[in-house]
Amino acid sequence: MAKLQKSIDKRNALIKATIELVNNNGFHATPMSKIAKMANVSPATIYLYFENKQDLVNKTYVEVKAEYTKYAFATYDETMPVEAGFKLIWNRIADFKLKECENAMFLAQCDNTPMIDEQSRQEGIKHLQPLLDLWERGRQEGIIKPLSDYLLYAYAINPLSFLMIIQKRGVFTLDKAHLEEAYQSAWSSIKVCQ
Amino acid sequence: MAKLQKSIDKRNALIKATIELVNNNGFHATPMSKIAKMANVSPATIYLYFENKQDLVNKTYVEVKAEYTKYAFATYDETMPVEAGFKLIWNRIADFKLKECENAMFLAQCDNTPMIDEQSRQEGIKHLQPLLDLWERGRQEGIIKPLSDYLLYAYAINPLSFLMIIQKRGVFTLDKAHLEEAYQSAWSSIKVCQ
DNA sequence: AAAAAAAGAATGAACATTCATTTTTACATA
DNA sequence: TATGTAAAAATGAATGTTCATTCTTTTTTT
Repeated sequence: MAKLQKSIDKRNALIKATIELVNNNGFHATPMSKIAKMANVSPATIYLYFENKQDLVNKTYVEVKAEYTKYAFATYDETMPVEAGFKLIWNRIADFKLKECENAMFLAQCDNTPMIDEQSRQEGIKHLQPLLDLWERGRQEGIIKPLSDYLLYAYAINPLSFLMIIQKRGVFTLDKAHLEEAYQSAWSSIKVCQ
Repeated sequence: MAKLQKSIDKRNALIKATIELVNNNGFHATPMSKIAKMANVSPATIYLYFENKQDLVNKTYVEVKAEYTKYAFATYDETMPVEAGFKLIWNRIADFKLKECENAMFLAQCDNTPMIDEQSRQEGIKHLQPLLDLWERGRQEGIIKPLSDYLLYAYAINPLSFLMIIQKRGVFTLDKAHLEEAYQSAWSSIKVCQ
């Protein structure tokens, strides 16, 4: 137990260091040596936990993505009405992006670059199913516009990533008041007007 | 004249190669030697046109961004009604992202990573002013929701970047029919409901 | 005391950049 | 128009560094 515990701590430290360094410097400017230093570990130790640099980044991505979706759906259950369910999930996602800003930034960077292997990318998408199911239900009930999942995601969810990134750059603050407005925009863009 | 012409061709070839290689492999996996090869040029020649790799990427970003905004506003004039103006600009942006997909992908990658110097990023933002002015007019006329420019951009424009990226990955096609739907979502999310 | 984990130094490859040389251009002169 | 030549442009090879990864040794665990 103690031994395993210790290993997991090191592994977590490595993943955390990877996220922080890649966020601030980009993949191309984060050498393994820096990751090791930040995690208080020898460079050689990284290779006890990960095959190589690419594997480290892939695994980091998949794990952070899993955390993200777990958080997003934690309080949702599929018997909720569509609008309430969407609002709940949307706000959980917004919460995550605000509170776990580093993690969310890392995901955004991975999602917009060829940093990650295609396979890991696919892996990361899987966890999103509950949201897609909710949308399907919403379309069937005539509450949500009959758009493809991609369009719905583009207009309802993805804008949060943009807002988080520019917030991180310091020109804009995404506070609670903004969030309510943002939610209204998100919902307006996908709901059926009555 | 002939001499200058030749130089500009080389420079353009270098910028084009940079875009293509960074799009496909990411900054971290595009060595100067590959850029040179793709541009049919010696590695040393790059340094006649750009200070170093970072300068090459910065300049590429700023130039592509300028092209993008030039295209976006080419047929717009500020006497148009707000809604028509927005629709026009939105469609020009969509056009650009479809037709100049490589360029748009490159911008998206730069906008979501620390690849680019902050200074070049600022430089790139400047050109967006006509859209911000249009929004201000729209807010004053009570046509556009009283949201900050950042929120408006997040919901009305940025989703196109997301759609373009996943289209490039081959799971989704952003055709003319989708575009009309996307425009409706964009407009719904920022217009004042009457 | 054997096995596992970790460390730091070593290795070799890849790379950005520079250097020494060659090629091309622009243009003056015949 | 042809030719010589100085400047500019371009090149391929060389340089020195950085970095991912591996090797050997040490430390920790059981």
